[in-house]
Amino acid sequence: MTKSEVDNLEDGYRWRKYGQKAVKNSPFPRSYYRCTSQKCNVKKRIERSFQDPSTVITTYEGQHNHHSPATLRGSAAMLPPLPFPRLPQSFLFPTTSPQNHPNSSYYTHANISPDQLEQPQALPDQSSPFPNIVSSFLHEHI
DNA sequence: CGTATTTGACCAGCGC
DNA sequence: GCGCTGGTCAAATACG
Repeated sequence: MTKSEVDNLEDGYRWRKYGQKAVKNSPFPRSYYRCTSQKCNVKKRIERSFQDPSTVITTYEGQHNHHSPATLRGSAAMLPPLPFPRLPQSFLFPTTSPQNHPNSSYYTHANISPDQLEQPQALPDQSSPFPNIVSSFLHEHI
């Protein structure tokens, strides 16, 4: 789950939207994205939270097996999982089944085939240029 | 002109 | 069997 005010969550991959449906859980429609690369059949669905319109629930399904096409740029792909200010997940979904704790991973690894659980983008250790990239990125996209 | 997005149709699973 | 719900397809459209 990610707290973001915009739908355009650039996570470093190219996503092509292939569907959009309205779900009962929230009055907002849910968008279905798929990775543009034929190599990997990674899907993700983006849903906006019910009571918190500033929160989007991004559910990744699968793992990428190709390099990120946007990692060469100062995109969000290389950004480490910055600590969220807060995750109002506890009261957002009182009726949902128990979920894995969000502090363990940046996004929810729902059901991944045990074929290749390798992380293509290893989070870099050196965090020197990150604030600059973040500020410039945010300034550019807001 | 090639690629991405939109949007309704279509389909499968499930509960009644 | 029927209707609801969630997920995908694909034709049309927009956009560079």
